[in-house]
Amino acid sequence: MAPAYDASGEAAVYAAWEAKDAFAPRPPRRRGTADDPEHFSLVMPPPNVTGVLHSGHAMDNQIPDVLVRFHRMRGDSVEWVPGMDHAGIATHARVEAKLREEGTSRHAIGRERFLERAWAFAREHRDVIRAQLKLLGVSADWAREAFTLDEVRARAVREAFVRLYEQGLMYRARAIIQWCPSCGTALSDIEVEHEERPGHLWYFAYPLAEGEAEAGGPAEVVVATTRPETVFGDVAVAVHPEDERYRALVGRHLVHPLTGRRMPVVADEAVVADFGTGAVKVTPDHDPVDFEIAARHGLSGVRVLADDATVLPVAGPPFAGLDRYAARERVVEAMRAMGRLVRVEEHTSSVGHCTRCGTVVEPVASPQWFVRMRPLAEPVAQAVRDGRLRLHPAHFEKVLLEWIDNLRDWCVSRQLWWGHPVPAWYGACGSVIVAREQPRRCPTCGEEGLRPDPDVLDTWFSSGLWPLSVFGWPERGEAFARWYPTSILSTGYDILFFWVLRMAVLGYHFTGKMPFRDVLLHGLMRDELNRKVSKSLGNGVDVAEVIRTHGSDALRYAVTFGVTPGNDIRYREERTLAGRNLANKIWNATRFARPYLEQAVRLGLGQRDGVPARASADARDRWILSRLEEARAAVEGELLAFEVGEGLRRAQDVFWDTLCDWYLEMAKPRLRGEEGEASRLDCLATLDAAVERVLRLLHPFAPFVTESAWQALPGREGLLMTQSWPAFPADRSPAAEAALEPVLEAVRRVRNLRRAFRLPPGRRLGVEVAVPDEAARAVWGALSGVLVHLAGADPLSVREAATAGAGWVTEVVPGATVLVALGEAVDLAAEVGRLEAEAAQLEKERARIAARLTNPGYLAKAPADVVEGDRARVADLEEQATRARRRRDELAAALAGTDGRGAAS
RNA sequence: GGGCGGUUAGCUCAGCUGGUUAGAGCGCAGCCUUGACAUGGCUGAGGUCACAGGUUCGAAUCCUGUAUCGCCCA
Repeated sequence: MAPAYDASGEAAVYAAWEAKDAFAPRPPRRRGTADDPEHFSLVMPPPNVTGVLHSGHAMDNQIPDVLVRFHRMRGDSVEWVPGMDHAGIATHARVEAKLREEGTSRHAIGRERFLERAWAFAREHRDVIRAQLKLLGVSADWAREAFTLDEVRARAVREAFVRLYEQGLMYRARAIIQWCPSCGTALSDIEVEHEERPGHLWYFAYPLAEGEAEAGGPAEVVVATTRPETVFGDVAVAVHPEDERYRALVGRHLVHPLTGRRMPVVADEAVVADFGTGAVKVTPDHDPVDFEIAARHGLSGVRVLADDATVLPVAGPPFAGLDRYAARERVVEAMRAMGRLVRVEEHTSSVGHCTRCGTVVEPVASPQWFVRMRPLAEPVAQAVRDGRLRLHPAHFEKVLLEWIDNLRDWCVSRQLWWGHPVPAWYGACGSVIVAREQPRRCPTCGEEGLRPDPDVLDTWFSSGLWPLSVFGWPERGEAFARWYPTSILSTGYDILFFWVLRMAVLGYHFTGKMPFRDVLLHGLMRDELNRKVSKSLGNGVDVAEVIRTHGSDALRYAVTFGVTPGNDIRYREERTLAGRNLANKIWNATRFARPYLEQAVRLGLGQRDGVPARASADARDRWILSRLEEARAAVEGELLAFEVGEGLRRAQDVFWDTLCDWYLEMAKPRLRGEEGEASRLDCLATLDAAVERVLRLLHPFAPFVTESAWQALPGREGLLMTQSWPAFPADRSPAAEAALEPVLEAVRRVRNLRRAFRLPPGRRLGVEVAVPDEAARAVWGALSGVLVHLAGADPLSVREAATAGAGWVTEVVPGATVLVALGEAVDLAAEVGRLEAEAAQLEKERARIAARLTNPGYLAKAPADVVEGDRARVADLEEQATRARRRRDELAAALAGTDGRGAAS
């Protein structure tokens, strides 16, 4: 094995997994329960075919991959479905941009050729993205890879559309939608981002019509608007019904200063009396509130702006044909010239932008297809409320419920070519036919050659069906029966409404079951400066580059270590380096162990499935197996609670701190035979099992390096990936832990003294351990090699009581007093003082806990095990304090008999 | 304006349903070219857990308020 881990071998490891078909589901090796079934399925959030690998994908996929690998090892039958999204608008934009470069356009080449180009683009990108997902180590079932626009998914989309239509939950209507003039399509409300923008509020005076003014009454009504370019669409002025200022004007008419249109003054609850003048112009085709007001008062609207946001001919010269912003200026000028501009105020208002291209969207009345969301979403809210659908972290449940409360219908039609066609056809007689397959003739008038709906569906409509469609729905085949509903969904919280809610809505509606039970929402990846990663800023982390330089496991570490569900994480190079360091450490620990494991195998002491071939009674061996088992249970608990970050921390701790820093160091002299043949064989057998277990434990968090390391070990066959999870509950040994921990503490104390007394590291130190208890003394004796090797104790003696005097420093640990020969460096008086302080410290801690134990409220209310723990601790501290004091007294007595300077014994 | 979060070591963050001597990674200081690893080892410094009240036998943890930063929605 090379002296450093080389991540360039990762591709070969992935290829080996694929060659062995390790990602395909296998029969379960475990009996599940209702709460914890033995089938574990999930769908991948399909990456857009427009993108390349970025840090979001790393989180989207490496987090669930940890869980997936864990469940697989645990013996669950695992199905993880990968796939990609056709990304309607985004792909459209990319292909159109390319056409523009070639000097042509989609309209010039026509729909058919455009779609050919789009398909070619998608195919090419899918290959790239698939390769990139493999770099991430994603262990998904590629045999089931799906695409949101392929034929199977198309069938699901048509079926869903038709059923919703037949159930009255899909309808076509003319309503205010968000229109992106740049993308040339309608958007759903959530594809619009609102942003506060400084602007103006213009006040225009609209005169009363001839004969409508009351004697002594006002001759005009002043209205305020932020969008003067829409005045050509004004059809009325509205006031609040309870607004005294305007009560007399309701029912009278005004004349529009620019269009000359006669407009009624209407009273409507929707008017906000304290905004502007309290009188608002009503422009039904360009404002959602006005649209409703108009509907209530039987007014029809006038559309002013074209699809490209230029003013329509209806405005007449000189306005027609102007861009909306140019028109705005011209309208204000015209009003001013006519003396109709009353005043202008600074005003910040919320302006909607297209999430795709950033263009200011225009609310316009337009005939579109809508999904009736309220009745569909209510069961989802109910499922959240009664715990059938759980979000992690849980506070997103409130966010989701709040959102559902304010839900509006979902505009699903898009004026694009790339996407699922709306399965609707129009007859000359005006009839609308919605069908799964193209109808031959109109059922009403019998006409043939019906006109197909030119639009396609919102990409999220097909994504919303993803957990159904990937398993073949509407056919309910074997896959569907086995894997739907899925177990978990892992995705970013930024698409909670876009995707998660829609999957829940559609999945439940069509199957009566929520498509998943637990939703893990991870945060967003931010750059080092905590900015959101965006294309325009160009601050995205080049994930492929990170993988190339540091390895996929290092990246995985960066997106999982210390990460909590729902919290954003900041990408930091140093975290990736920490991951690389861990990978290297794993590699090297294995490299250290390998020759010994070869010996073990040669001696017939090779582990089997994590079980040592030889049972050892040595406290060190039982201790490492106990600590590994403790860690395994902890990691498992964290992963079952979806706490991937915490699970990694536990796995790393036991590997690095417990195994490498302690067990391997303790093992070295034993492996060299310094403690006899029996101890060497015990150690060989235990080491083999311990390495096996720790690699299995680490595998979900660092799949590549653990697999490579494992492959280098003797006596292993197959893949680490498909080994079982190392659960050995019987190996917990509180006795071994209790025996070894004080020895380790003694090592730490001696090391600490070395530093405190500035001794050269190589210097051997005489150590005497006084252990009053006979059985414990035997244990210390058996473990003396630990002090010799790790603390440099030489000579070392273990006895019942301390004999050393001046020149020795005393450390009190549980059950033992450790004396270290430091010779002339020790000032006897200072040592007495040190022990005094130590005794005082122990006593203070003892008193603190003892005081708690005299509190009747505490005794009555605290749980028994907590109280018991405190009692034990008090006894322990008391005993240690006593020993410290006794030692102090002895030294004080010695001090009284000398000049206070000790000599090395 | 409504809603939801964050505020813990120099930095980035863990700390679950209240009981720990408050942790990690990185950074920092000192020592160590000891045959797994300097992508390493050992030791150490560093925190009145934003602030103010409250509940409780006991609060970083629960409640209320304040400050401040951020996100979502209108």
